Amino acid sequence: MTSAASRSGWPEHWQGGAKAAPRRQPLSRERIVDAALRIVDAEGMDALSMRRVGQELGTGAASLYAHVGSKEELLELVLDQVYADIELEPADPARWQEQVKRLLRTSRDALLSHRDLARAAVVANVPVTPHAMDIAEAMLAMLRAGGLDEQTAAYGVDLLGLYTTATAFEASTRGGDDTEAFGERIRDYFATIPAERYPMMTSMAAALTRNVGDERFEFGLDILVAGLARQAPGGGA
Amino acid sequence: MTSAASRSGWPEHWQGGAKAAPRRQPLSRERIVDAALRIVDAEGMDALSMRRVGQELGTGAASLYAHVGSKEELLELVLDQVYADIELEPADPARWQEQVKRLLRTSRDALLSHRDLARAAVVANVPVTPHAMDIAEAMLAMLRAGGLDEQTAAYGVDLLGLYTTATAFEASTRGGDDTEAFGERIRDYFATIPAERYPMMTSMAAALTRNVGDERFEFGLDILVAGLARQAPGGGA
DNA sequence: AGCTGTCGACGAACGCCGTTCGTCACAACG
DNA sequence: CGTTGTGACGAACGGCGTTCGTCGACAGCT
Repeated sequence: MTSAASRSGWPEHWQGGAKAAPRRQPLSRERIVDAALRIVDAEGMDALSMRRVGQELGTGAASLYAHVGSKEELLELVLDQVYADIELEPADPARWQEQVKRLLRTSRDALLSHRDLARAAVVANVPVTPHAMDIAEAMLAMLRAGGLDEQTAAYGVDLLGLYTTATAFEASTRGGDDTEAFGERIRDYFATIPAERYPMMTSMAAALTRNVGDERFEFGLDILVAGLARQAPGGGA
Repeated sequence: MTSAASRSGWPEHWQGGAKAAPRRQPLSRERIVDAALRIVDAEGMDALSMRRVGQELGTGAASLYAHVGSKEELLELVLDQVYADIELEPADPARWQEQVKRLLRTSRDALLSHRDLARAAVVANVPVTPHAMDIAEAMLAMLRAGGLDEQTAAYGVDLLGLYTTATAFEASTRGGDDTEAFGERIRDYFATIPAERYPMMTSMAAALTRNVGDERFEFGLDILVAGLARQAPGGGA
């Protein structure tokens, strides 16, 4: 009809050539994942919607569904790309504990370097994407190199991954805009709670609200790795 | 106009008297929280919306905002009510480790007895509601009774709470409809992944997918509590 | 008793969201 | 040159949390 005439009948070189399709670089999984990660970095997880990703690519939300299936799948892909940057080293029985700690620190840093992306990691708890499985595989190798039996290593990798993603999420919600303001708000709140009902919490307010760098994270890390090591033959010394 | 005429002009006894306001029991925070918890129990967190809560109470979503402020606040109230049922015992230095474990098991059970309510607990990580703070207070007392210094106890209560809510959430997503079908699906998936890239995971599939009751949870619990105990003077024996 | 002020209830609407559908331009292929 | 398949895309669907303005009922005062 009219539309057909005005569309195909129109001089195509008007929008053909090298001008009309300047940003018509074809969509792809990779471009979509990159755009999504860019949005998370710039505006946080709350701003990440299919419409927003489409807009970032100069198109609409519907176009994305030819490549990603669902938002959940997109989040998995974004997470996997972040995990892809984590470098893995082969397990060394002599220093497996430090290797494990290092790997978890790196994973945590990778998550925290993308705003509150850790929120997605908490929900998608079971690692099914390639690079997430690479990390689990490497960690399993380290735990086994440390002499842990199969079941302990299996539970251990689950426990360590849970701890890392959960603390990363916790840290990302805390330090949202500015960490110091959050700490102050918390301390103010502590000053208002009734001391007679919560004697412990009020008297320990300083210790409870302390948040110096990664001290909290390292504290749990030490306990977990040491606890796992003690399960190994000769590891309890 | 028409509506005014049909409302005030209409015989009020038609809907007045003792019949028209049969369910017009006035709204209240408590009734709203109860309704929300009922919905979570019956249909899960996905079904919990302000509109759905309103419907449960024979009204609309807008009416709720005179009592709860936001959905987030409602979730906090629901969580707090669940925490209210957890019974706390005074700290006993002689058996503090078992007390802590017991308290965490009870908390986990409380969360798991309400479908996937644990999802809300993961997001609202910092306990600010009264009963949540009661639990933290009790746990702090137990850790201090065990001889832990202030900072260790403070980090410890955070670590233990994080572990409990995170594992509860994990468990609630797994056993959504029926746990066995989930396990089978996982095992099927393991059979498809390439053994040459993931030799550890494929060879340890049985250990990784094992999920016998609370064995997983108890495994981490033992490590954490033992690890904390070792921080206390004389606890490392 | 009558008036008035206050407040809860509530329908409607706003601006989002994820996702689906039908259409349509266009490139590759016969 | 025709056919066919495929990705892009606008529009729409149903749902969400929340806000706004109105309205009715009741408390307290005169």
